[in-house]
Amino acid sequence: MTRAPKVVLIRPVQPAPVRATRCSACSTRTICMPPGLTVDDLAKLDSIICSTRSVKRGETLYRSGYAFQSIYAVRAGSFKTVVMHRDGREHVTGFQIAGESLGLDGVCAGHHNWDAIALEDSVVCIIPFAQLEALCREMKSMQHHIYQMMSGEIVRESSQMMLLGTMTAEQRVATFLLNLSLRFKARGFLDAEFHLRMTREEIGCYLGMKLETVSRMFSKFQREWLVHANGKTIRIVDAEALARV
Amino acid sequence: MTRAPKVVLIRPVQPAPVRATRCSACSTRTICMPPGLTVDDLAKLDSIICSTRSVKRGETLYRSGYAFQSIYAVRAGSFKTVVMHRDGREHVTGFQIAGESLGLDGVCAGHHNWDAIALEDSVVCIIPFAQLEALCREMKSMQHHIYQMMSGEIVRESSQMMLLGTMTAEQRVATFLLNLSLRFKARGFLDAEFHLRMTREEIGCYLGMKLETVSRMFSKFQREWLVHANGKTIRIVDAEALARV
DNA sequence: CGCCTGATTGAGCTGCTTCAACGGCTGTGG
DNA sequence: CCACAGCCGTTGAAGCAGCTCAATCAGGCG
Repeated sequence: MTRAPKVVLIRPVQPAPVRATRCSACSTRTICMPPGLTVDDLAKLDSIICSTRSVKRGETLYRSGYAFQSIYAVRAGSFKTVVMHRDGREHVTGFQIAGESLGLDGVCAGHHNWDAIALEDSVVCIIPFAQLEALCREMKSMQHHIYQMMSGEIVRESSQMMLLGTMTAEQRVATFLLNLSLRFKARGFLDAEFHLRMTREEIGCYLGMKLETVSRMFSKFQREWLVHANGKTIRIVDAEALARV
Repeated sequence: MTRAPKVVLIRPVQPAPVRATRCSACSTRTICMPPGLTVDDLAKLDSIICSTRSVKRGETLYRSGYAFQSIYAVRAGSFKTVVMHRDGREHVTGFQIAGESLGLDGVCAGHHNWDAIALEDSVVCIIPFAQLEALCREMKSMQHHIYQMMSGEIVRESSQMMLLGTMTAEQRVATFLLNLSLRFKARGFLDAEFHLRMTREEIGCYLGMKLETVSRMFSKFQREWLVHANGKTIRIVDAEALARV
């Protein structure tokens, strides 16, 4: 958990392997991009999103303080985003799975405010923000889509604030599992059984509780036949009851 | 605290008194709008922001479920934004003072997700979002400004998540007071002495604690000569010590 | 095989909540 | 003008949800 102290505020994005790709041929386009794009629109998209980047498990996609140039779409794998206070306090602000976006925290100040760390070997599409902005000025649907993405992030964060501010540990864990389940479902994965890529400690750090409490809640749900948890493999047995917790 | 249950999801924005105004002549323009606007830019702005609205203390500017049409800039007064869970749980997601924005939560789904309630008699500028989007397509500086505003909201919310997830009650209240102080200062008000427009209960609801705990922390800070609190009037006596809490 | 990380479970502690009482301020109506 | 109701804030006492500390175990990897 210890890391070199943050001293340099603005650093260039570290060099990384890139690889040609095409949005027009991407199967997760329907998730990242606005619907109803014309062939013309797709060509424009392809012209700005021309590279991907692989990030190995535990490595950072970007760190707080790095100069902001691009946003990212998770193409495969998953990430956590972590804010860090000067006193060393850490908080996980979110987990991102395939089809979700990363990096919007950087627009505001021109440098990133969080660390984004891969939970498993992952691949992201790199979307240069300046070029995306230019594209938005000529493509109304794309413009609106970006506003919606950012607003969606704001709304998601506000529900997380409500979770942190008003729910018991039991309710937080239940909400977390149901939310993950929904997101897996939306991306065509199984919603009743899935594999957690994060540790109990990371879950706790996201939900504002200690890892022991997370573990106890998992055990409790198991005793009550709501969830079957075997290490990182989770099977949701009774989603309705879980939602009523 | 009781309210009529929310049944209709999409309702038109309620009729409201409007009044002609001009961004070009507004003293808080430097806070709401990007810097370096030309006379031409200002004329364009004036053409879309042509009305204000007064909201009396306790009244809502908009409610969760209302159709989203505009964002708002607080011109005078202050607001709280409240998310409500189906089970009646309420959480204050933020307080907005003069020069700050409201309503970005609506872009995502086309209807608002929160209630925005005036803490005192207040006035907002109404900025029709569709027209703003159009303006952004031709004005690069404005486009970037809106992205920055939204990203800033995302970053702010993430610090609030960290606060809720990792800090003790004492640290939360200290952080809250220092944050308010900074915002007042940025707007040209006194930063060492100010008047809280919200009740202890609303503060508690924002900080994820009970009103009694908020009150106890105020008393504690007073005993320790960090803050002088007389009802809603707050004087910050030792800001450095408060930051070290 | 042995080491290390991550997960589980128990026992005791504590910070915040709950419940309750009370005092001050404000607005209202006689 | 005063009396009174209702809200807001403060403070105390007791309870409990989640934390801390600690021991144990399982799985992965060199």
